[in-house]
Amino acid sequence: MRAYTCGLDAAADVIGGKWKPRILWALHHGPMRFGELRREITGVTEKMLIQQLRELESRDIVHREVFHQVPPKVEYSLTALGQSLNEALIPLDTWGSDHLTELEASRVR
Amino acid sequence: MRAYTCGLDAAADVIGGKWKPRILWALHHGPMRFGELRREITGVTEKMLIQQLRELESRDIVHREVFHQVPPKVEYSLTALGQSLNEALIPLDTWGSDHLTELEASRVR
DNA sequence: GCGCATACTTACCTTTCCGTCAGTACCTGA
DNA sequence: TCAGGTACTGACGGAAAGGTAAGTATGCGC
Repeated sequence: MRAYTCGLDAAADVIGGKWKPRILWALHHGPMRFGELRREITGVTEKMLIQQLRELESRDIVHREVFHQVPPKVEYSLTALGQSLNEALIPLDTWGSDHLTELEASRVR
Repeated sequence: MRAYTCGLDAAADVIGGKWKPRILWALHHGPMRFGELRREITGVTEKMLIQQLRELESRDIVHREVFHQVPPKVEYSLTALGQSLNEALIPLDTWGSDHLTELEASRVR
């Protein structure tokens, strides 16, 4: 296994995954419950959402807090590392928004 | 086909691909020939490099210029859009560099 | 005329990713 | 007692992404 060749490479590895950008974006406004995330991120299945959340958790990007209640309650939030990542993503989001039309146009599939 | 849900989503779609971040990074310093890129981006195969370059070209991120010589010469460079993308990627690269150790540690596979 | 360098192209195969769907466990209220 | 809400878990399969290896065209120098 090679080491990352640059910071961008490492960052891309962390946010790589179909739903990760949207998860990060959703958590920007504060902690959210699992069900809230599922409703917010339209199109995602429970399995995928959990899988991506677990990956982000193992990278110390999101924090998972279980409240032992009935019905169960689990909250997901950004860690300090996750927040710093989100800040670094702002310019990228801005870029995407600025060029949304062209990007939609050159899209494939 | 759904539209992008946010700018970040669109941007992730553009830079998504195993070698795209490294291509973008390599081109930051100016135009490069195909062979130069292949040597710079260690581990990439010719097929993958071409494929990813074509995708970036179709998105108007890189420009491809053919010099009709023998042996053939083809130069790849960033378009204006590509340069603005690269600027937006700088904070992300910085973030990755800043946390390289932790990211390497939590890496899988 | 032979090897070399350039920049590809193609067929084929493996691996990884993602989606569908069914099932688990717990307590609540009707 | 039975559906409903919560947060998961796991088997299975198809699609997409990526890798391997071989082949193409061109002209140069020897």
